[in-house]
Amino acid sequence: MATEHTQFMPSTLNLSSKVYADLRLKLIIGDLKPGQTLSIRTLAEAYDHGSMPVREALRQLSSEGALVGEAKKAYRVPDLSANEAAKLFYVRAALEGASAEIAAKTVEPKDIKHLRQLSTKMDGAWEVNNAGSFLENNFLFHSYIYAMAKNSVLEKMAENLYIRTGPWLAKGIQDNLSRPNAWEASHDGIIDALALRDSTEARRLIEVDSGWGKQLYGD
Amino acid sequence: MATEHTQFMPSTLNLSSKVYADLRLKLIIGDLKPGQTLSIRTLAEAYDHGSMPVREALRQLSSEGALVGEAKKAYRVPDLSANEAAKLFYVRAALEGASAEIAAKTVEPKDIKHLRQLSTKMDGAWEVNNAGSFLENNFLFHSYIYAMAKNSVLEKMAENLYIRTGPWLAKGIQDNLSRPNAWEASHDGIIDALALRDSTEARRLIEVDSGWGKQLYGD
DNA sequence: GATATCTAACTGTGATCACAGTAAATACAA
DNA sequence: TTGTATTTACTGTGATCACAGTTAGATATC
Repeated sequence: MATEHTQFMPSTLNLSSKVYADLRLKLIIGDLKPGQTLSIRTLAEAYDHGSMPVREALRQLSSEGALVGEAKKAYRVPDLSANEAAKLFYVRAALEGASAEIAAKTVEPKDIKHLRQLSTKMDGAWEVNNAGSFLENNFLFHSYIYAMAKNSVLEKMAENLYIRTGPWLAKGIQDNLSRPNAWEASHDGIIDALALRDSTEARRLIEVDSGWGKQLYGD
Repeated sequence: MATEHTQFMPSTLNLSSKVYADLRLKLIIGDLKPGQTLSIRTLAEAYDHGSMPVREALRQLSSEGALVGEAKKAYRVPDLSANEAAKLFYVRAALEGASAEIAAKTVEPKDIKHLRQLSTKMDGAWEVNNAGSFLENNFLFHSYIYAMAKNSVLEKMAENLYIRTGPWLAKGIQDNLSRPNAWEASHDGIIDALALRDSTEARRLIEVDSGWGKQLYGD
């Protein structure tokens, strides 16, 4: 099981949460592909414990829209239509933009430093063709901006949307085998705007960045 | 068990979903109060079936933030601080506003008609002091506007936020025993703005309406 | 009467089983 | 070979039990 990357479930140390966190990470780094099917028993065997925790984790992911689960059929990663994906990216861009705008007003030097570190990690991962690490750090980058807005409600929603776009981002990366154009200097620009406390520009740039999928999958 | 009010889980006819829908409604109409505790076994007995469906429903509600469930303690309805409630209302207002703005651009006569019917139902329920019906129809009113935006992602998120504010709206109604000032003519104004396809005004008014709790619990 | 301690009731958690609906593979028929 | 049954494997679903941590009430102790 992969390491936890963020502390979104503070004190609960139950198995369900661990499985949930692991599957979430797998969605982010592209280990789970659109359309892929997940079965309770298979996963339970892989994790080497009963099916109860897996079952609860899958249901939770499903309720968040990160997976879909009809009647009595296997859970699977959503294989979104272009239209649906576009909606996802649209709302994500809106919430990310709001986060960045708020974040720019209270940003501190340590925040800038941390964001630059994450950006550097992404560059490094890209050099060595480590798509998983690249994607995970991209998530951490965006996630940190959500957190900077200091609105837990907004933060959780934005994270949720990111997770749901995760498999599509990963697919884009892996298929094209090239970094999306918009990303080239985008992250640095965002950091600069934040450092200058330019909330308007920060919002604009983050909307461009997170809206990347929109131009790919729809609209 | 109360009747279902909206079709958010189309084809699944499992017990978990039924319990989930019922609890959701109870949150909206004020049957579940802030701080109230929910236990799996007690509910299972009340619904007269095993604890499995209740367990999954509670976990789902919990993952959506409609309930909270620590370690090995009983689930309970969140008893938010003023600050937390304010955040909730803030994001809700933002998403509702976006929905209304989009809705105003494609609104049809049948939509206006339906909204007026719901508004009338609210008035009727208020006359006979039926707080539950009043609150349920208020939810349906707002929910219909989310749906009009024709963005399922946005719709589901806005609904989720409404549910989470539900117990607080109900509390406000029941405590004050009077209709919030802002509501008096507010819904009619919203409907009028929509009918005129005035998206800017629709957004402004819906933000005022849904932001009602903000001035009560925080700011 | 106030305070600490222990006990008993209650909590979610995980495992395991039986069941019914679904999908795919296989066998059979034309 | 093609099309249609039938079987077989696989799916989530719900029930039930044992377990361990939590809470609150009763009891003892000062």
